[in-house]
Amino acid sequence: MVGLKSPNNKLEPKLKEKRWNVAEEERLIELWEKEDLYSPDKYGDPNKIIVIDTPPPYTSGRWHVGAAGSYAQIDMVARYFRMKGYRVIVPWYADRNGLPVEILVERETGINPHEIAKTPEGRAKFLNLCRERLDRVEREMVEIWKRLGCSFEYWRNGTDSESYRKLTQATFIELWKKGLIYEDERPVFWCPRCMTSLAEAELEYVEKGAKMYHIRIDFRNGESGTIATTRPELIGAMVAISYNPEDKRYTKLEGTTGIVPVYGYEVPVKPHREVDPEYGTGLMMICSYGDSRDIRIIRDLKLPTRIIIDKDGRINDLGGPLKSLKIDEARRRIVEILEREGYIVKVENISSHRIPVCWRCKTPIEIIHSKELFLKQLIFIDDLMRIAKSIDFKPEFHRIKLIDWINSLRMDWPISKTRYYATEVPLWRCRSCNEYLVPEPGRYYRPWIDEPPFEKCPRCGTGKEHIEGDKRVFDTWFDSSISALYVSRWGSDKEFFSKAFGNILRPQGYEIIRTWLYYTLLRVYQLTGKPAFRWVRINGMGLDHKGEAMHKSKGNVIDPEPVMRKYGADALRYWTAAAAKLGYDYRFKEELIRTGNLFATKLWNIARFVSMFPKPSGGFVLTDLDKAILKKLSRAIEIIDRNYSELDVYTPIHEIYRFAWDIFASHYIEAVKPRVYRSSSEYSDEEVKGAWWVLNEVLSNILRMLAPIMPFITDAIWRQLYGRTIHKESFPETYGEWREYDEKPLDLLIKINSAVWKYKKENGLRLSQELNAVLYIDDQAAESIVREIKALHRISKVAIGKPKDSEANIIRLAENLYLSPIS
RNA sequence: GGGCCCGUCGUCUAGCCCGGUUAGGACGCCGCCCUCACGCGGCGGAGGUCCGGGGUUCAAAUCCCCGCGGGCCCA
Repeated sequence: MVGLKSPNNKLEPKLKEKRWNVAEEERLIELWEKEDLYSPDKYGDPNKIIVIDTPPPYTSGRWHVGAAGSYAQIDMVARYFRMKGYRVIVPWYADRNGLPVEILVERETGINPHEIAKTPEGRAKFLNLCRERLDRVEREMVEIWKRLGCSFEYWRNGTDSESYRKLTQATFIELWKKGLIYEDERPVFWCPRCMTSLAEAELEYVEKGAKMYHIRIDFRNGESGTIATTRPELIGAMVAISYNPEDKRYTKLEGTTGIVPVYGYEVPVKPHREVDPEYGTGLMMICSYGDSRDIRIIRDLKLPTRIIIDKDGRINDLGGPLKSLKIDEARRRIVEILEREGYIVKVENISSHRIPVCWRCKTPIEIIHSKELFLKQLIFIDDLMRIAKSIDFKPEFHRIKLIDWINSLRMDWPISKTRYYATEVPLWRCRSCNEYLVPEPGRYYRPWIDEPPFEKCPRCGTGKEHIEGDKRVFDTWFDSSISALYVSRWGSDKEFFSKAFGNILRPQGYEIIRTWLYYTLLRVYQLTGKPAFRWVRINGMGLDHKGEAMHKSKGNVIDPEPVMRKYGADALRYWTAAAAKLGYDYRFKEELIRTGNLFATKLWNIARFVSMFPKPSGGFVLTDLDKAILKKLSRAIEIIDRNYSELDVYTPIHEIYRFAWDIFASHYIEAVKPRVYRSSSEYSDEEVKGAWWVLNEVLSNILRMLAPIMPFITDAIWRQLYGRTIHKESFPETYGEWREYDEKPLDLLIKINSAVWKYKKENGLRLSQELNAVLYIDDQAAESIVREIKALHRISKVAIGKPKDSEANIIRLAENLYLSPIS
């Protein structure tokens, strides 16, 4: 029962503290854990499932603020859908497979993995070192996202766990049986340092100065010409000489053969449209292989190959005089020989030349032949294009990156790697008949150490002692591209999968669209025939304050922990939401984080004020001003809800900030103070209670809209006001009658406030000083706020309408607003 | 060589898709006010060739074209 007390009765706020202490955040985290608050089966409709395919972060180093911020954004989306009644599954687990950790361990311990892995014991020891290192980094990451208030489910089984690897292998076995995997000796991009093949996606390009060698070629028909190349060491790999069919200079060479200098063998001359007549001499040597154009031309013209570079980056027997030299040694040697024999026509310095390098170690890559397992992807291009166009992409403009990538694919995906810390290729091979043997899915296989799961070769009957396990592992994208299936429990929980699949949300950065997103769509389509995702949410990158990506080597990495200690996790979350629109890069800006912290304080004090007044359950009336704030609230809710549902948090945080601070606190609250304090006798009991009700109602809506973005302060306030957590409340809705209300009185109030404040200031009056004047408002809507205006500005009289022309000293304050001082 | 994104007060950012009041906000700066939830507050102010140049239009930050600069990706 809400009663009205006398005006001098002391009003006690329920929130005792004068300000919000960010250290309280850590107490809330403990409380949430104790209450097991985010356990997914406690929330929402089990038939309305949304699964968030959280990016498993690669466990190579500590997160910087940008990375932490992108996970905070994922949490905001999850919390929003939870408040909308969905059962949201947001797992968090680590991506632990791959080369980087091997390189780190190699660097820290000096162990060469290729040496130690020659014995199974050595390989196992190396894997353990990797695992320990990964565990350490993973612990740090979990600490950070927990401190950030992320409501993720921590799955301890990362991509290197038995359960994940088992799943990866099962998908391989299924694709193998479907005939989508083949082994072939094909040109692959090869890193001689990492000793592994690379996918197109793993190449980077660097600009470098280079020397262009012009080399004389003699032709069988007696002509001679000059080819220009930056890779003279590859002349022994030459398989043809080519020119552009439009290039009249060389048409006379068609049909003849060229004699390869030093080596003496002959190669055909064939025109090809990919040869650039402007580049070098316009006459080009085609070799296997200098670059990816060589691959295309050789394939196109069905030329034979001459591979002269080995896997360790040295020239092989076919290289003749260059045998066993490294690439750059071979280049020096062949240039000496060519010079001595008089083939060098000239040497030109070119300032910039693009060379492909390994994305990881920056070693220039070579194109060599290697026996690799390939997953077919070219035959799926049309299907993937359809899927790429059908998925709900947020924001839209990033979709083109996926489409362009699909259009540019030229070869199937090499999925095998010669490394160690990764999922093993589950294959065995019969030494006597050379047949590959694939096991049944459902187990985690380690062919390099496990007993063969076959008694004898099913083809030739040879005993198991002659069956040999494959030593290769998978490309890490082959693992991570089934994350959507892992989180939706494909193959392990049919019932859950049927509800979850089709409602998967993929949040990720734009820099891995052509890798993680593309490969996931490919793999899931191959396995299920359907698009992996309903929504794709692409966020920008978190950059440093200058707008540059954070790199350890650049020394501009900002650790999120001290930031959170100083300003609070809510403030950091405020920054990541408010810094940029979805899809654009967001820069680190300490001031914006401070703003987030100030907003928390403001909110605390709004709540502290409101908490002095009980929320009546009835017996109140609403004034036009009360109705106006409710109308504005309902408009804010619509905008905020719509933008959240579009997976954006930028507009919601700005709209909440503006509504809570610039409208509710600055104008509505200031205007109703005389009423709620009962310091004026002009208000009826029903009107007083009306304001009490509105204050509480509006605050409750603000808090619930803000809870996904700032879960700490909103929960702290909610618990003090209502004794329970905010995180099980539902998202605000707009009520029909609110939408019908008129917001004019509040707009007028804002306009009048600013005009009168300005007037007082210009005339050297204190804002609290009495104004002995008549304020004329020529707007009928002002009728209902006369009492508030009089009290706010301490004006003697407020009148509706225009002042009479006869009146002296009429000052026009603003449109339809006049002041007439009483002398 | 191609694709995409960006270029708006000192700094950062919104507005651009769907042309139309004095281009909005944040931080910083300057000035004023200790107004009783909040000085972690409030109010006011200065500060802008909307990258440049053309075009369309009654009207362009917004649409079109040509450049310039920065970033990402691809060849």
